[in-house]
Amino acid sequence: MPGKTHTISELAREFGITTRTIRFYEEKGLICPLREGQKRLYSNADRVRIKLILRGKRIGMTLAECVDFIDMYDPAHNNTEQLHSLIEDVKQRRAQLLQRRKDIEDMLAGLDEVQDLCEASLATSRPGNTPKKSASN
Amino acid sequence: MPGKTHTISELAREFGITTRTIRFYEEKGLICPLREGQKRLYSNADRVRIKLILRGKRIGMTLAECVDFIDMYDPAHNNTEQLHSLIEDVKQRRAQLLQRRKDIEDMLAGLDEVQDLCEASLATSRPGNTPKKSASN
DNA sequence: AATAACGTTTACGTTAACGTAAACTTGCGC
DNA sequence: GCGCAAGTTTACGTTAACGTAAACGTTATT
Repeated sequence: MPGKTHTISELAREFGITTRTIRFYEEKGLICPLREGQKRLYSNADRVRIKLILRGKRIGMTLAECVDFIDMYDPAHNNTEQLHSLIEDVKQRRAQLLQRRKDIEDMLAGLDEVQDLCEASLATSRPGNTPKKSASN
Repeated sequence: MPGKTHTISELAREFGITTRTIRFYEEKGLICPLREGQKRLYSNADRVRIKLILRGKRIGMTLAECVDFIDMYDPAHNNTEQLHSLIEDVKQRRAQLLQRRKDIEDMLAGLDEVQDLCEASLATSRPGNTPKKSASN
């Protein structure tokens, strides 16, 4: 099992992005696929990195932030000092993520309210249906 | 109580953004403060809108998306058809938000792992401290 | 051998979301 | 009345993240 590789258009299709985008990520150093002659060969590791990049983007990270985040996973952290700074880093990122999660929770709550209002409004406007609060005025 | 108003620099300070940014949002139709002569006077409603915009941005929404989202709150929705389409809209946005929340959960879990690894690594490298797994090699 | 389907590089274009600078007005504290 | 801080408009600049197009190589299929 040499590890299956993928072509650029395979990955593009899988993730719903363009090949240009994938090459752009390479240009920026986010991924570095092997070559077979000219052609790029993407390993599963490359595939995962792209997945992580897209995940980061969905929640509003820049590509640079995505790299930083992903790089925390691979253990190029040797000495104690680096480890401590990494832990600090983790701490900060966690705080950011928690904030964003709260943002999302709040927005979800907002959506619930809107939906309730909508449904209530539909109920009152539908004749033969008496809503909880009297539909006066 | 005519409702307290704020100057542009007050709001800029409060939210940690520039006055340029606030004017830019106005240019884009995101807010429309009153005027006292030339000067802009921001109501509390304006303030809240800015807050919502920034919240949206934190989780990776574009300004256009932010407007759409915020506009769902104010009830300019009269007829049944509009209400139904709004509900559909809410549905879609909720799905998006749930995806993003999952993204965040996953990333938080990742951070936990990284931190654990860091601390474990620090523990093994600290003499006089016997970690769970023997520090052979 | 021609065409199509994929890949490549190079390079200029585009959009969003502001930054930055210049030139001007307006109220206020001395 | 003078300066200064805070406001204004207008306009050009910038960065990130790609889009788009041209021009070309490589299989493989007809």
